[in-house]
Amino acid sequence: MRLEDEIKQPVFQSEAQKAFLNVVYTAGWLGQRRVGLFKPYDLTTPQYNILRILRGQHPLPATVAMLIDRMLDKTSNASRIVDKLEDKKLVTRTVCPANRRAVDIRITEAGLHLLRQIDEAEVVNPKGFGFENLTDSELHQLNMLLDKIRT
Amino acid sequence: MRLEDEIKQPVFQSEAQKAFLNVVYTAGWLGQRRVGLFKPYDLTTPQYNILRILRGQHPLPATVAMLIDRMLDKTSNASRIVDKLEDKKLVTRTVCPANRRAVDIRITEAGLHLLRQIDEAEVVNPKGFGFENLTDSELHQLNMLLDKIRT
DNA sequence: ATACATTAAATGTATATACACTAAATTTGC
DNA sequence: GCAAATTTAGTGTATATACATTTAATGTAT
Repeated sequence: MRLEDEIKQPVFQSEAQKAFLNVVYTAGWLGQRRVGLFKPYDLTTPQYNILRILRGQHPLPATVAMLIDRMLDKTSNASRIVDKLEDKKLVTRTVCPANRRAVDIRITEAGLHLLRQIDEAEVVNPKGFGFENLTDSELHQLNMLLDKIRT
Repeated sequence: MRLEDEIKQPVFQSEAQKAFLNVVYTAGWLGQRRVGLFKPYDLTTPQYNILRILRGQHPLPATVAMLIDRMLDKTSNASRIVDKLEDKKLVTRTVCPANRRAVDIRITEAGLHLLRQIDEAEVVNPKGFGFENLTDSELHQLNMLLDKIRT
């Protein structure tokens, strides 16, 4: 659907302005389709994302700095998201022996089990990701253009 | 810059998964470049966006429902953002005479003046919007692809 | 060895987001 | 005309985000 119609702005200052609003709006649109997906598992999207990173590291630990580095939203407060996951016993926090400033964060068995459940329920559609309307060639082009924005 | 490198994920399940992460990540990246822009004016980005919508309507009023309809993030709480703007005397709220459930929201002279200041300082670059790296043809292509996602 | 700077994480505060719920005004169906 | 449904805002609560500050551990220079 045309952005013009979705946000009822009939005209944009430039193609660049439309592109800016379009990326931001589309990200919100995609995000909203994920809202509620993790609710049955008592997880928020950022909590799920952090669990995914920890599973990728498993059985090695991650630090808060590493989580921030790999998160989509670099400015979110990983420390406090880890707090919630720790409360739910999905991760553990131990002082890193090699560097006592750092904290080793690990996913627990319960955390791995929860992610497996979510995998099996195919909550996050591994094929479409909400991009069913685009061909592979279009997806490739989109990825190139987005990468180029951030050059 | 390649998304793979930015979030240190060497491989994606599919081009669609990469596209999903890419749109979300790029929106965050663009958003962060705007963070701080409005700080000198004591405005947050959503507050600025609402003021812009109200200026577009001026001198006609808007309702909360209209603001939500036109906002980029449909789920944010327009009511409470208007609260902050009202505290700062940048907007007024009056009960709509025609429908007393609705509230007429108008930008004040102070609000218009603040937006003019921001315009004049060229805080929001009207040309690039952070898309200096893309040609007009690439921007057009990007807009088409993003619109197609939401079809 | 000590002072100074840097790094890693946590905390504090204000704002925003997500979502359920409430309250009042209006519309609809009978 | 009146009860029920719908619409429009606002409120409450939990979580997340933005950003400055704090605390402790480590690194570096003299």
